[in-house]
Amino acid sequence: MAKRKPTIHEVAHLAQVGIGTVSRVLNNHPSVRPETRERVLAAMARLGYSPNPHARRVAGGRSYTVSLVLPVVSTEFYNRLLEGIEAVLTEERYELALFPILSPIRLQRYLESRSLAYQTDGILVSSQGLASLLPDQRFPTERPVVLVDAYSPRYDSAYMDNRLGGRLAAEHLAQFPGSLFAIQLREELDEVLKNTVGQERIEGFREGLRKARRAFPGKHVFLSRFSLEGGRLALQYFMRLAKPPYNIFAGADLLALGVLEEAERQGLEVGREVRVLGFDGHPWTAEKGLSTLAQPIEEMGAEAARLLMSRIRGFKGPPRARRFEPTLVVRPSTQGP
Amino acid sequence: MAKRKPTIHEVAHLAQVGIGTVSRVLNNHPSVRPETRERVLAAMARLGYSPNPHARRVAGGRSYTVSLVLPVVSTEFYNRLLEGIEAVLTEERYELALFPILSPIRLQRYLESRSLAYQTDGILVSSQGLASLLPDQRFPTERPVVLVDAYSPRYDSAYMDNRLGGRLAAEHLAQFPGSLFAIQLREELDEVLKNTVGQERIEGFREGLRKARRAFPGKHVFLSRFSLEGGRLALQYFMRLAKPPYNIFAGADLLALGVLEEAERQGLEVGREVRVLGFDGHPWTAEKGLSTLAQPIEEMGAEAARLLMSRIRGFKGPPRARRFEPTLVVRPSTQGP
DNA sequence: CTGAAAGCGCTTACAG
DNA sequence: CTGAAAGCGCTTACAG
Repeated sequence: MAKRKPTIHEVAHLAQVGIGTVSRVLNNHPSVRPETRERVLAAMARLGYSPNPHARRVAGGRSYTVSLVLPVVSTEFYNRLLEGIEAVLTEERYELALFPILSPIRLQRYLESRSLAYQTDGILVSSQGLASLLPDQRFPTERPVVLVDAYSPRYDSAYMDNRLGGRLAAEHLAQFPGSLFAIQLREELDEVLKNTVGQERIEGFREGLRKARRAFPGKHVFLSRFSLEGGRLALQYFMRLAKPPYNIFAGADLLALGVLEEAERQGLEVGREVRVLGFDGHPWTAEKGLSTLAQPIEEMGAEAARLLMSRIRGFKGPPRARRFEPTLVVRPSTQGP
Repeated sequence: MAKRKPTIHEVAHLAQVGIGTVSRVLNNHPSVRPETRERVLAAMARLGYSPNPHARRVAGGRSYTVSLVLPVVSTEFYNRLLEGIEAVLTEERYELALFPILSPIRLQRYLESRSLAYQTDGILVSSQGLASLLPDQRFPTERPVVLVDAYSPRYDSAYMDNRLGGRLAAEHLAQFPGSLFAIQLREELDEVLKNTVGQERIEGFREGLRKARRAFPGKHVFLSRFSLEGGRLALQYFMRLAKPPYNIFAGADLLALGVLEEAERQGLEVGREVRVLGFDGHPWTAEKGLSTLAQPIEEMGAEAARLLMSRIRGFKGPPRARRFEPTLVVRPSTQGP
């Protein structure tokens, strides 16, 4: 039998206070005496109390929930982004509702006025193109909207400087002998969402190589979806174009891993005949000895959550932009054995 | 300025009834006179009224929401599954909350007792392994749980007969001259979730070939993640093993598409030198001329939703199993030009 | 700093 | 069939 969840009344009774005081503790209201707060907290812990979110919504007129609209593509990236966002929201006692855009149709549905995604206090949007798809680049809602891993002059944005990442990749790889290659990320869904992440990285790379006066013909770029196998095919393609050594800027860690696997299969020595640089800085790159451009993904997510919370709390200033920078991490895959 | 949403009181006033009657109309209560119902409906339409879901939850003790816990891997599959589920839920005036398992850690989080996923009236679970990971194979909740695209003797289940699909694939491909090959789906996340879909399809295939007395050595199976590029690598691998013609059972439409692309690149004639059979029956297979095992995914999703709704309404019987069968669709990729 | 009370927008017996 | 009323579990002025 499901024992009924304790309510605010039971907590109040146990702590010997009124329900109003319990509510104040719940909402971090400043005017509660520390000892009282302690007593209430203890009672809540003892009863295993957690407030009924629906009741809070009805009474308070707020939902204490934030929506995150995200394309589910690069799972590890989004997993880390979620970590960062949730860390902040948990502290704020807010919940997160996920709205994955599995298809363009589904995207449309989320944007309809009555949509679920809008029944929350604010919206985090993690697709560049979402805004650009809309008339006037505005989301049809009165609630605060914050972009994460995307930028718009109309909304608060926490975004990654992908172009800088490309330039850093170029600076690093330009020092080695041999030809230069790159894998450009490209997903079908990205095209719908006008996501230019892959493109920006390559443009930065090209820019950096130009500055370093290194040749980089157009055919040295291999377009690939986001998959390990795409990295393998890329190396096969590069091997048809030139002799070793290959210096490869893979658009993502997963693609770089594919390059490593194919290099092993082809008997090419990593760090000498094949040098490969990833992008993301996922934890597993360390044990693979993979050089990479580490993105502070969690930090970016956390900052986006903070920006949104400040809007929910009533901040009215002009849009704020928070730029995050990838950092070069050099490991055996680009420094020899 | 956001004009305040109309409430049940305004509807009642306009329709000249009590709020109880409006509520009854909202809940399809039988005892409302047709004319009264009409009047109320008209008033709701006129005011653009939609009930406040949070208030309904507080007052009714129900959330009118169902959770779907899903691994986000094969996006198109899950997109179709969602279509089927949502079609039923929309009709029932229920909402769907998604809980994608982006990582094992996140899975754990969803299963914690206080978790968001449990704050709904029922849970749809679409990963075989979720149950098997739990002690006693039971979800720690009192709410109804229904499995979709998975089977357990403990819960209502709507599942696909993947083994049958494999057998049908074998029957079809066994009629052609040339060697037989297969691609077996295998994701890292699947291993955590003990998802055996890929394995079942291959087992069925092996079984069917045995019956047809066709040779099928173990090395003729290529293990691949779920990606188009995996299909391309598979064909490369098969070409190293044998001469054409190749008869390939790809574990999924996307893998089959990769085989088609690589065949073109290698100059192999599809339908004669390479025959390939997908699995899923996604809409785009028609225009690609791809033979496939069509899964009634939407129907399976809809049935799962119906099973859950009946539990939510109080059905107490023993677990019900609903088996769905893939159907062979023959197109040019396995019937010659 | 804190309690008692009104109120959020609904649902649901209870009477009629 | 329908209305008036109590109640769901909270929040938040309003007094003290």
